[in-house]
Amino acid sequence: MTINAEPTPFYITTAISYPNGTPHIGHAYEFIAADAMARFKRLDGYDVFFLTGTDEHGQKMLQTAEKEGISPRELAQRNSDVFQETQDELAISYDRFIRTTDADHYEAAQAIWRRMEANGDIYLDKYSGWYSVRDEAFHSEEDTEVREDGVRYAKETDTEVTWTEEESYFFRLSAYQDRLLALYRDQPSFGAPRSRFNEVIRFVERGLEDLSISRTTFDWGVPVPGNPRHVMYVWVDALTNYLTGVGFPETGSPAFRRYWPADVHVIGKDISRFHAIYWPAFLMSAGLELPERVMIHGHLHNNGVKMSKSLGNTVAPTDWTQVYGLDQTRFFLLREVAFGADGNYSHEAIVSRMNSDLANNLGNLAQRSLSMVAKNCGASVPAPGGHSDADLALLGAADALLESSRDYYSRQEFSRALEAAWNVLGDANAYFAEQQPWVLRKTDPARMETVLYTTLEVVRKVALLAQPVMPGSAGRLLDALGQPKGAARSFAAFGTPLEPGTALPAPQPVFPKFEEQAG
RNA sequence: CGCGGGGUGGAGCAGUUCGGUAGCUCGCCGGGCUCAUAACCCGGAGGUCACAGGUUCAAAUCCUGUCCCCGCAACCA
Repeated sequence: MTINAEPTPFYITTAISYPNGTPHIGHAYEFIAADAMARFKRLDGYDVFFLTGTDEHGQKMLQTAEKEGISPRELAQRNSDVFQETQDELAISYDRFIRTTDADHYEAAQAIWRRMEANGDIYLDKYSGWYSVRDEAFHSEEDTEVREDGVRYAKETDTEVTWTEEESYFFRLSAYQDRLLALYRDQPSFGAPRSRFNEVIRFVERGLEDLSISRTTFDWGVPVPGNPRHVMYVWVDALTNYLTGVGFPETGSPAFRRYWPADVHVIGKDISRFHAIYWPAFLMSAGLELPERVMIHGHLHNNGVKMSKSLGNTVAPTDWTQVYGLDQTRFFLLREVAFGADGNYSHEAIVSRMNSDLANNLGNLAQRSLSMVAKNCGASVPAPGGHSDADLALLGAADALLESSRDYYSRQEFSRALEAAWNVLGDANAYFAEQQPWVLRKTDPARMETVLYTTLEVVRKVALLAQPVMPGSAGRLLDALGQPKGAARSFAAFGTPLEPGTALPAPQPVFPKFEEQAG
């Protein structure tokens, strides 16, 4: 390793949440995934910048505020605070919590607009179509029908529509079709997973129309430069947050030069088009570099049923963290569901992960080995003798986890990384049973020490790699192994074995089991 | 023929890119151990990999067709 090597920057973002409601477990899922990624990179020596926040403009915010009889700014403040508190409760290690009402963001949004305009990609025209006042939305001709009463209705919402024309600025999205397709071809990892990226590509291949990017019917948004009668379409404003967060429009600033372009935008499948189509097109137009990757995660289903407010089956993040624990919740979400695919959750599934994977396979392995060390090795790390083939096979499997984890994390395959680590824990439990250190205690104490040492080493390595997912519990495991906070817990220390003789505290179970309440 | 995804032991999933005796977790049955959070280890039962054809020495994996499920279809976080 080079001395004084400049750490490599790594810039990661979540989507910014729309705070016209309160966070549910789907939001938490995205926060936690991005957080695990950020923590992993930090532990691996990268200079990480992790951005998250709230997207506060747009008509829906205005409507919700009106309904509650408060100003949109008050609503945004109140709900944005809730989102930020939730992230704090989930131990999300963001570097900045951005709000699109922040002053520097207005500047950034207007700056990107001017750049796109200067490039000739913005023009003023009229948007016309069948408009539903009730929906406050346009409907395409084929989504409407004239019914018996002679009035035209939107089929989907059964509301009356009228032919309406509205002045609007447009972005020349159509001009970017070929360049976007070239991007998708030349940079196949730009969108992931492949199945969702394919959907985006097919969509672009079918042809793109110019995009209406301003509104005159309400004023809760960033004013269009030079024409304050218009506010920006919320997505122009929202996507730009990724630039604001690192110092845009000061493209010469240290933060911008260091962190832009982003390494990965973590987003939900519902907004893949905005991030994989509009966003690179906006950036191309503005003459800015494109993000490396848009990672699209799936949605979570409650016992197989889609979560929705109308069904009333949404779950607040604290509903889980209070019942199962924070690290258990974080682990469940990242282990249970292949990131990118839709996932399912249920009380039974969470309890199963919590008890089998955490309490039994990891927690109990740590506890059984540490208890023997406490009782038989003077409460300090035992000294290993010569290693047997079985020892070396197990240690080798554990050693390989750092590289495989890097590989999986680079593609945001969290469940795979955890699966690989837990496979090694399975090996370690089998090893422990086979070696029978409790028998060796009487027959060959030196060999017992080697077996215990080998087991502690595996626990140490798994704990190191588990830190991004379960910062609290993994930390307690490392406490139990006498590993001081700081350098000894970074991945740089992965290959530095436990020091024999290190004093160890009395072992305490780290992962409690979930016990069902009687009745 | 709008686009994309999916249908694998009781449940939930992996495997399909580059065909080679069907794998994981949970559950179930039997055994072992007693260091440990009644945990851990070993063994077993259970699947014609949606259906029908085709290519091949060989197909869950490639090709064709059919059925079923889900998402999207543009101004919507």
